[in-house]
Amino acid sequence: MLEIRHLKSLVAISETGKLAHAAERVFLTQSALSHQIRALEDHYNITLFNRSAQGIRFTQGGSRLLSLAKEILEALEKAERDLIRLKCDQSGELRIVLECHTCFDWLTPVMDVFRRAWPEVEIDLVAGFHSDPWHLLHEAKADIVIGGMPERSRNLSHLPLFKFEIMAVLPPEHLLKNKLRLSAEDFSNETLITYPVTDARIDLIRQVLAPEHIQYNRRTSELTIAIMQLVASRRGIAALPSWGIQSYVEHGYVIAKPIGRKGLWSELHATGTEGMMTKPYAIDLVKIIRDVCAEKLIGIRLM
Amino acid sequence: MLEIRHLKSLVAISETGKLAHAAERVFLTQSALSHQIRALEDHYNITLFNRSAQGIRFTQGGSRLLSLAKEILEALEKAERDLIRLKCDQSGELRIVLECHTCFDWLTPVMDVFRRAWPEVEIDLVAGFHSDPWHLLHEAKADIVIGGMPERSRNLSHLPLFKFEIMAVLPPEHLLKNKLRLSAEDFSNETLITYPVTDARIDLIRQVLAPEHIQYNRRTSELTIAIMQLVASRRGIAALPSWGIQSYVEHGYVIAKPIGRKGLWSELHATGTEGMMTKPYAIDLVKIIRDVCAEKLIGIRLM
DNA sequence: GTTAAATTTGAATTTAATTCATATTTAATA
DNA sequence: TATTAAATATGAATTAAATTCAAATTTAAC
Repeated sequence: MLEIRHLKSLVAISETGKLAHAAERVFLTQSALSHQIRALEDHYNITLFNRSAQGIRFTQGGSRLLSLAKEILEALEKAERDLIRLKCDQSGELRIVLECHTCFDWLTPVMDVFRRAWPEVEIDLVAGFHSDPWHLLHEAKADIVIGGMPERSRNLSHLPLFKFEIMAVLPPEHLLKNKLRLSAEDFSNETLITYPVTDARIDLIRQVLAPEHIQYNRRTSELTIAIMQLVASRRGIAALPSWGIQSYVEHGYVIAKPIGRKGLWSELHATGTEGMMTKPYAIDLVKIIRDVCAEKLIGIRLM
Repeated sequence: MLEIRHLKSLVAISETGKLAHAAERVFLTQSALSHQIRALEDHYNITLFNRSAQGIRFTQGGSRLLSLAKEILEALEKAERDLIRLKCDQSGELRIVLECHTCFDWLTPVMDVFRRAWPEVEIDLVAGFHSDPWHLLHEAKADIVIGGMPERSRNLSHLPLFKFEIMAVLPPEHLLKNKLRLSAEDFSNETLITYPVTDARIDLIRQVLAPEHIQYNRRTSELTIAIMQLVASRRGIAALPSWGIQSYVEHGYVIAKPIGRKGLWSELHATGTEGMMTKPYAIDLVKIIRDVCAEKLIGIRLM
């Protein structure tokens, strides 16, 4: 009666705390998930969750099943990796470029997991900041780019990673500190601190400021930590992924606000040549990224 | 894609070696199992089994999935026991009677597992040989009888355990030693050594000898080991469960032959009052018996 | 009170698994 | 070397189960 599918749902529910988000993560409707967990409760004749308008909380019984789920899914993934390796005893090379340096936050644990799963594959980071990292793929200087979607896809294959919210980052005593959310006008005549890329690659500009013809100054830096220091010392405001600024916010170094009515959301993809993105270890890297990030980064949504 | 149901099938296949028997064990048709494992192979794009007219053998990949299955199913059962105990923190008493002493062979490991799962339940064996053990249930001197079906069910509830083959046991140099299988006539004028119960409770007599009006002598003993000694010393022949005589046969002490065209098969049930057989720990005992026996006793068929 | 954000519900639908009936394969038998 | 028997495979039909759809509730917050 209990099936793996239920266990995957349980993990998704625990990681999102919301039935609707969990449903999206396991590619179901929210209704389907509701039916699913109700069926589980009926089967075991025990309450697994406490529902509320704020979301869903695990009971003792639910937690027991959740720990089972984690145990089982881990064993399952290990076995599936073994099967893949039985099929094709591949070694290889995997040179990764990051479009933005914020991604370093989660890439280190990802690489740890990957190295354990694919000891024969040489995984490396291509150093330096690249304004158009996808060029490196064609020049055969890199194998996978992790970033947004390139403006043009020149024979490249994209695997979706996750959506995340871009938040405005302000110094703690900024004039706007009491606003719940920022609108386009709030950026008027402000200094925007960004990575050194074109306007079109900055979601805040392309999706929010440009359509409203907002006037602003721009200043760039390659490193997240440098951007945070500029913001903290009142040189301007930035817009960064919610998971990249979390520790700075927690320490009161800066404050963060959602942008616009529903927040400003962006996407991350893994991009490589067709040939590269069909290799089992490349597919597995993507899977590992998704798994690790789903677990470690709060507020993201897997795609 | 892979589901618990597939894992249960894998274990059943490994324990029976035959698709058709495995199918019966997981309550499916042979066809369904064939489709199921083919779907697995297609999904992982790897051969999991080598099929032949003798049965089905696991490949390396299949074995990897099988070990996953064992790991996962064990974790699952542990979790389900925990859920049951969360619901009802029951303690209780469980006095077991065996209809025939052969069952001691597997009851000891069963009780070990049970004691670990239900430490608060006092499990005991009711000593002695009882010609009608089901009486003890009504006299409240026992809680569960493990044996065949009683002639009349007086308000008792039966949970099926497994089918097993009853084999003729002969001394190694018996006249019939070269026959592949024994027929009713082969018992003519032989001395039959049995447990001390009525003719109706001895399957060989009821199903084979009585219908053919075969003449035979009968001698009884309460203990399996005593019966084996009588057979070995040429005092007669016996008919015992295949799993009960295995070690004697392996040591060349006696020899065993199937009885009749398709072999003589019997069934084992767990019987108790309705009230007892609905208690979670009684249901779990039955489950443990089935699991342990399926794993340890070769040649049985779960019901 | 009204809205908004969550979950629930039940019927309709879709999808997936299972059966049925038969074919195929292979080893042992005669 | 045909024949039988004992296994698994196959494909269409069927059945069962899960999922969606379209509301309906529920509950907290404004």
